[in-house]
Amino acid sequence: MGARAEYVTRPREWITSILAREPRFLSAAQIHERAKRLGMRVSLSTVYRTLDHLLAKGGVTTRAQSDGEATYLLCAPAQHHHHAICRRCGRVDDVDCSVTDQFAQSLRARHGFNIDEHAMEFFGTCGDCR
Amino acid sequence: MGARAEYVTRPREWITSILAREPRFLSAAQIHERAKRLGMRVSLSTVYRTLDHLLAKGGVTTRAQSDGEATYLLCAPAQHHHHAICRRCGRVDDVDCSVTDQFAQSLRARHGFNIDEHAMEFFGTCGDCR
DNA sequence: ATATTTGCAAATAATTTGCACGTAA
DNA sequence: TTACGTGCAAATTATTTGCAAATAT
Repeated sequence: MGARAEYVTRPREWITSILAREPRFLSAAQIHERAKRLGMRVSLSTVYRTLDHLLAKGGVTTRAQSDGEATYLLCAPAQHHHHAICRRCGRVDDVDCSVTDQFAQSLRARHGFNIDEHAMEFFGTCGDCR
Repeated sequence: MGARAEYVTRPREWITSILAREPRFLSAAQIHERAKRLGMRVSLSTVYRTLDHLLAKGGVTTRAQSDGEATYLLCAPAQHHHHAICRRCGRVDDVDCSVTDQFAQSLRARHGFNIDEHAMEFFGTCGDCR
């Protein structure tokens, strides 16, 4: 009963390899362009479907850009962590989940990352809803 | 030279009043629907343009939903702060920016918010880009 | 009077879907 | 062989834009 079979196909390998080669959030369109540039013939819809597939499998993280475009990063969450994103080149560094006042400093020391902005959101249930 | 004149119009007052009445991130479409329901005749494009206007003025914060749809909250950042978002009703509470390990507990005590998930992102310049 | 804002309809842009064909198992 | 994946073109959905008419100043 049930577990769905899963095929290893060329498009899937291509897309995964493109994600694997760069520590950056990439949009579906960017992935598609790089694939073309590398001589890999994949359709944009396959890129979308493969990304959905990877999301479901848990091998990828998404992030909505401020303009609403979705971007994807190869990221199997070994441990719960967050991301430091370079606003110039987009490079992503993993940051473990322990937040303090000296966070920026330690980040700078440990990762060479100079943090000048951060955002966070908390989700749960408010007093009225309990 | 130059400060642009700014008109106070009914659509703008309407949209602001709708945002003001609820501590929740609302999409342009939701705002538009509520306006109609309240007998306010505004076009959806005006909703979008007014939201852009409020964003530029700094009276509103945006947040992209996971599906990419943009949502808006009346939020003039008196001090730098973050948001606690109820995942059941969407209610937003302000949270001042000091993050510790006992964060969830203090949030629960101070705001009645039961946090079971959070996300954060850091932006800056990575080692390679300096 | 005139600069600014609005409504409407059409244009964009990202993403999704239906379906016939291709392919891994 | 057959369930699963892909390509293509068309459909959806959120958002933006051009322009003539309305409105705040």
